[in-house]
Amino acid sequence: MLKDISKVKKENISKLMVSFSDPFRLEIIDLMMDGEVCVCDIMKLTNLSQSRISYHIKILKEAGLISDRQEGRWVYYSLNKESLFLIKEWITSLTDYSSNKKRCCE
Amino acid sequence: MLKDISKVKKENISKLMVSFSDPFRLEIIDLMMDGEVCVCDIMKLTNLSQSRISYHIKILKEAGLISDRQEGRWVYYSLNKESLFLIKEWITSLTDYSSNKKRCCE
DNA sequence: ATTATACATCAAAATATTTTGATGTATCAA
DNA sequence: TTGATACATCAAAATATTTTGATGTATAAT
Repeated sequence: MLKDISKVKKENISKLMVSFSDPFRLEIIDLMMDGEVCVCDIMKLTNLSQSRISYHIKILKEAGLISDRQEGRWVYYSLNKESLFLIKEWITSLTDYSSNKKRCCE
Repeated sequence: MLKDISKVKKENISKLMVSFSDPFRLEIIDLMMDGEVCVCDIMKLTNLSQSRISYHIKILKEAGLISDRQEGRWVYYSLNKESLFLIKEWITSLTDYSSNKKRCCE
């Protein structure tokens, strides 16, 4: 149950879920599945403005979903596997626990 | 990849993720892991107002995350396993594809 | 040094979501 | 049939998120 997960972890989940709740962020995440991308890549591939992308990148980063690596003027972003596994674990706990339970306590 | 997933499915994912993006909805989902709950249960357990709960319930329902079953004056809500599996599948595709890929195309 | 590129950050505006309190509907009990 | 309960819905207000365009910073090429 979520109850068993520490407060910190629960907040992490919440932030990660917020990351996923915007269609443009989902697109950006999609692009990152092919490997590292820079903001300029995302600009080319999505037609979103630079600052708009930076804004969404920031949210993904603050949620811990992506990592960055600077190389000269470029910053390469990539998905953070640990976070993905954290979410997977959480979803798994949901699917495992909520097994056709009927009302229990009345 | 997300690219391989149909437009409809992608929109589903987006809506499901929005479901998860609010801390109160996460709480409600948490409660549903123990089995069916009615709005009155949620009221008792969370101190949220009735209309506030109804509002969040509506969002969860429209995302397809929960199902309802009326019994007299009560409406019992429960998590929808298929949706949970859909999310799980999606997250799995993320963790599977994003396997330490480095920059590929420049 | 100057200029261009890549990106971050900022404040204001636009937009979307959430909350509140009131009202509506259906069910049930007296 | 009256009143109470359980919940939905609504419009307005409160709040949060997103977008935009401008400006700032660091790196690098000329």
